[in-house]
Amino acid sequence: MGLNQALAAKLDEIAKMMEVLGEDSFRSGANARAARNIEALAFDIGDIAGDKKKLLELEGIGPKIADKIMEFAATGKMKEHGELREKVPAGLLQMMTIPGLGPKSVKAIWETLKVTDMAGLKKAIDDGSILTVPRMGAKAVEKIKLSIGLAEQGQQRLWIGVAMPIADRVIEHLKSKLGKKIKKIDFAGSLRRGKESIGDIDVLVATNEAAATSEAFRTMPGVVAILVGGDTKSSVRIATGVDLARWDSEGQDQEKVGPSIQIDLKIVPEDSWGAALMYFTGSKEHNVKLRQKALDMGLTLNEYGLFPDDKEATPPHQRGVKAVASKTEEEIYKKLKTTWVQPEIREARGEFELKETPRLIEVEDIKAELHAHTTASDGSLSIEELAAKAKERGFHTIAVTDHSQSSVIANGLKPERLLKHIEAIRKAQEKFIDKSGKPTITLLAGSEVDILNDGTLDYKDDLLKQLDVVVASPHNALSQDPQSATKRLIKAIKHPMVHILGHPTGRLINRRAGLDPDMGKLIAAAVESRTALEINAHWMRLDLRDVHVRAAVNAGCLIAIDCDVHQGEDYDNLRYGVMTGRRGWLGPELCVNTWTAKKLLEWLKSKR
DNA sequence: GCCGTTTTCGGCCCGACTGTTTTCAGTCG
Repeated sequence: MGLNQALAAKLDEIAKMMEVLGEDSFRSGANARAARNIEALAFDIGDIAGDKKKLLELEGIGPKIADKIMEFAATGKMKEHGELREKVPAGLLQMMTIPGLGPKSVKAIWETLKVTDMAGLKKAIDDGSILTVPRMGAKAVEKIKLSIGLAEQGQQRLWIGVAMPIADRVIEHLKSKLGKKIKKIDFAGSLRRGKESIGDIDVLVATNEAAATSEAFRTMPGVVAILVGGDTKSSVRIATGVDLARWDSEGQDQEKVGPSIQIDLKIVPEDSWGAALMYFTGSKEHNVKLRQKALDMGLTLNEYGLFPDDKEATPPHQRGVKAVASKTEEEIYKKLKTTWVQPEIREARGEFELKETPRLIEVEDIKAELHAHTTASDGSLSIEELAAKAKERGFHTIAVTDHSQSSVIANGLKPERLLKHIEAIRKAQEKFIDKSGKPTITLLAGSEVDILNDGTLDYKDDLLKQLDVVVASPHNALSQDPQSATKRLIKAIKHPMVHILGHPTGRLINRRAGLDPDMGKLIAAAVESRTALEINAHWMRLDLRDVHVRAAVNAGCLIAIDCDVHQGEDYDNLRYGVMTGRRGWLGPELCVNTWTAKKLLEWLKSKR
């Protein structure tokens, strides 16, 4: 674990322990905010941990927290954390992760029953003693029990590539059930912001038929539990493993299998669509800043619209107060004298300083796939099938980059096989020529070459030279220390034959942390040698991750967005790679996959 | 504990839903 993460974890625990102790929520909030900001930094905070002035320049870091950072960087310890730990048993923090159990309830259980961990909590539920805790009744206990059960099934945030198709299908289901009764429908939340993992799915509906919509939602096939069932808000858990393709066929048994994910449905009047979409898209931090802006202007913002702030206790929309703006996001941002920005960058990380909406990369900008495998190594498509699929997508270029010899499990190619493969790719090109003799799509002969532990490549230079494109990727020794990893990857980046650093850290989301190199140094090396860093679009990788893309973009580093195609459907993952790029404020210029065939080829040849 | 084109002190986002309550506290997003 790098220093940033370790520091963020400590500060976050301080915040949580303060919450349990019932201390000032603004103080705990400040620690939590600092933790979040530090975790999102793209550079090693250790580089400036000796310089208090620089620390104070960071958002959300004041004198007190700066001192804690300096202390931790220098000694590996944080006195305040230790002192709080003396007072607050660690098990209480774990209890707080249970949905429905907040700091107040945990404190009450702790003080009343002396329960300090999950085992004690379960025991108190089983023997009924939990009912003696103030404000703890049978229904509340039942909910806690359900939540613990889900937690033990290994509930975690879901990959965006799993959540997105479910959201798409829920929306299709509601549309098919309700037809014209639905005026507008979309998903919001972290899914709309394109985050790499999704805690729950938010679906927003504008309709006058709230009751029928709620009913259709709560009775969807695959629903395993109804958590909330109000007039305008419902929450259910839905099985992810259900065969959603069969939803519309009547009379079939719907298996309720796989892990479940929570879906929230929010029903709003059509006039409030823009306000509601903003509100439920978040992020929370972005919304807080927007509301502060509203207050500064004598206005108040909620999910129903932007209203004059008359300081009345009852919400304005319930008193028939007319909104200043509410129908579209754009008009609300405009009234707040703020630039409308895309959902992916609404993280309160500098977007409010933008004078105009940035041009972020879009799926339609991508014209080339530069990382793809065939049956020669571990793919399921032939060279021709791969190229045909790329052509269908309107791409002008497809690079065939099968694995190199060290990737034995992936059937990597020995030099002699690679030479034959290059020939086969040249030959396949002949099938993609139009009547005037021009290629209908350009096939590039390449390789995804292993970066060995010490940073050397898996083929000799004279062989690499024969390839049109070289993607160098780390596949093993993915737990080596940060210093070695940095050295190893920089060596590959600087290699004169390498075009792209493939999935730079080798992480798998929710599965494996991967390498933890000094990203700032990698980016600097990549800028200098005009090597592109890859955003691997597979939803289990999304590597580079968003905050590193942001740092790379700031430095003017080239970026490649590639699907790492192994089978035909993998091209569909492009949307996740693009969203990750957008989260890093990536425009089309720096992304090599958006370039014209001519410009792309010139860049590739410049390394030959 | 941070922050400031109205403040260096006094603020700090807003509403729905639920459950346990006789008017509201806790949690969530």
